[in-house]
Amino acid sequence: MTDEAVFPGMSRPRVRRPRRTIAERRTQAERSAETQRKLIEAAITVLHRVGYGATTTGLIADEAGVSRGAMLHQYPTKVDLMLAVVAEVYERETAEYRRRGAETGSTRERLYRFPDLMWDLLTRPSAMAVLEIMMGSRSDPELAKRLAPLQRRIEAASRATVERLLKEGGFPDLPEANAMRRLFVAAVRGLSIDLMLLKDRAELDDAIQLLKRLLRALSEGLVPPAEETSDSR
Amino acid sequence: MTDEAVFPGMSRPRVRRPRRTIAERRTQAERSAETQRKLIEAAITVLHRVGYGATTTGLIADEAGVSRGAMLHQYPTKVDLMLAVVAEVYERETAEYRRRGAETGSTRERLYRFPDLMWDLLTRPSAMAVLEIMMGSRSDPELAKRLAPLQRRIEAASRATVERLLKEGGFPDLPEANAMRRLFVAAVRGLSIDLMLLKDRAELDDAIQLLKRLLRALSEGLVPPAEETSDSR
DNA sequence: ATTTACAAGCCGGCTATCCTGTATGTAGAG
DNA sequence: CTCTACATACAGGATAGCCGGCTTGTAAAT
Repeated sequence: MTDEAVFPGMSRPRVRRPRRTIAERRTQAERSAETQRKLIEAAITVLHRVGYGATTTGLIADEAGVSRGAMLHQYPTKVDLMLAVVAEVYERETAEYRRRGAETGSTRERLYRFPDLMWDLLTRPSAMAVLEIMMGSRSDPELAKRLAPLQRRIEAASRATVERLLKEGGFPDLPEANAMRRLFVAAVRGLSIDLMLLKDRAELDDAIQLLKRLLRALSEGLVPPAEETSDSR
Repeated sequence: MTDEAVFPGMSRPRVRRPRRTIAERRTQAERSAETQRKLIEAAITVLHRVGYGATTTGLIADEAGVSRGAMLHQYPTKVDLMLAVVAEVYERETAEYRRRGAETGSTRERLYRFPDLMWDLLTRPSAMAVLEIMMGSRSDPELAKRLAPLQRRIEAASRATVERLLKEGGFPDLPEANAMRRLFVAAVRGLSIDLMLLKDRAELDDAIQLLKRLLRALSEGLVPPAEETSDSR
């Protein structure tokens, strides 16, 4: 009987356990990546399901099938995990935009597919998760502070993509290009919120179709400019 | 931890008791109404500022300058208060719609003012508060259950208003009337979220102007129907 | 190549804090 | 005097982050 029994943890002589050789050995980097991947996926799922406020670290860990300890090792705080989610989703969406944007057809055709593309991307749980995080940043100063630069980068990238799309296509350099982008993203986002709340996709698809028609008419110069400034607000 | 400068009102100073004025005697109905009014107003403010998840009964009571006991007396549970907020906002918005909808001009002119009207209404803290409550209902079964009927009534009223507006105006009975309503409400809601997050109103006003132009073009038949069903998704 | 020292991943209990709703007491209206 | 509006203390429950200890990977020393 050593002193260890009486004063646990007092003097630990660094006991080495015989290591068991398991068939499948993974490198530490692999293990970390796997855990992180599972956690980010779970975070997206939970954020989409219950919203930011009700998203607890415990829920995420359970959803991921990962112990709380493991999670806390990879992401010391909740904010760290949330930022990782935003960064990861941004990566994925950027890749998808590139892939499908440069896919086929003329610039005009690609422009016309824009609403569909956005609809596809923004209705995904990952997009809703990011929206939830942004809304949630209102109540968490730390999250807001660290999210801001990321948010700016995403916004700038989005703007650049649309401007390039329009410029390359030789469209009449719409001075309203930016307003258009904002409006269309807002519309699709609003519809995706409806989708999340109402779960009735059919009716919303009609709205997307209408949005496509509006985009086409706008890019073809069929929409006359504003008239008098009749008290815009 | 909390940054009071950036997020005012986040850390509440715990003690705030209203002065009792003896001189002025009010009836009990008046006292109740006053307390309820203050609480609903405070709830809207807090919901708008920090979102549903971070909205606690304590924050609301402090914001209202009312003791927690008084609040619990008027609204026994948080859900009760949330529902009162939704009902109250619905009342107000309905009144405003009626007032300004039936204001002046032809049906066409009133239709053209529709985006401005929605923009005015939906950017208010009260509208964001209701949105927050609806989003929050995902994580609170009790709230969801009791909110559902109210939600249906609001949706039906909104639909009826637009349909009446179009019908009275003798517009070509657009089969897309409902899609249009959905799309426009979604667009304005998306923009109002942007406004809440970015706080840059100018750029968003451009988007609203564009939305008005699109509505006008659509109602004047300048927007051609969809062409081939080129893989709508 | 084996051993050995250490770092990285991981586990689950613990605590301080906060939040909601209840219980109980007090003042004012009717 | 009775009931309503209000105030305060408290209980029960949940959550975020911490910590001691254990397991597995990695690489330097032998």
